[in-house]
Amino acid sequence: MAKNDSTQPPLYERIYAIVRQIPPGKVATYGQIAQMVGSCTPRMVGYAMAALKHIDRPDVPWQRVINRHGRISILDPFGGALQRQILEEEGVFFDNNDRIDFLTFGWVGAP
DNA sequence: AGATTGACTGCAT
DNA sequence: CATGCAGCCAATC
Repeated sequence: MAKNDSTQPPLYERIYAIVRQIPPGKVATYGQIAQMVGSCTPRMVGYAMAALKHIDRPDVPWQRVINRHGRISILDPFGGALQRQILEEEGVFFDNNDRIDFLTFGWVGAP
């Protein structure tokens, strides 16, 4: 029997699970994900994304996560430019203000 | 064991 | 519409 590790699935791991469920061509906000995870604040989602740099997890489409303004929130300019490029490859459209239209690309929860 | 870091949001001005 | 302030919590060094 396996002893269950004292370490339960880290909260970040749970957040990544939600992000991983975002279909291509769609985007979700930190608040949206936080609400899906449950007892979690949007801040935690952002922190979890930043932690991705520490754990290297290509399975997490962090690029599909943006802030409530429909804009990229990544601090790192290189990461932000990269995210925008990837999203465009996904088929997401940025307006002249570099903003995404949630009415068109906003992820409507899990299917 | 403690200090530091960090990709948000809502409300008020 | 832009800016500033406060609240939030976990992981990493």
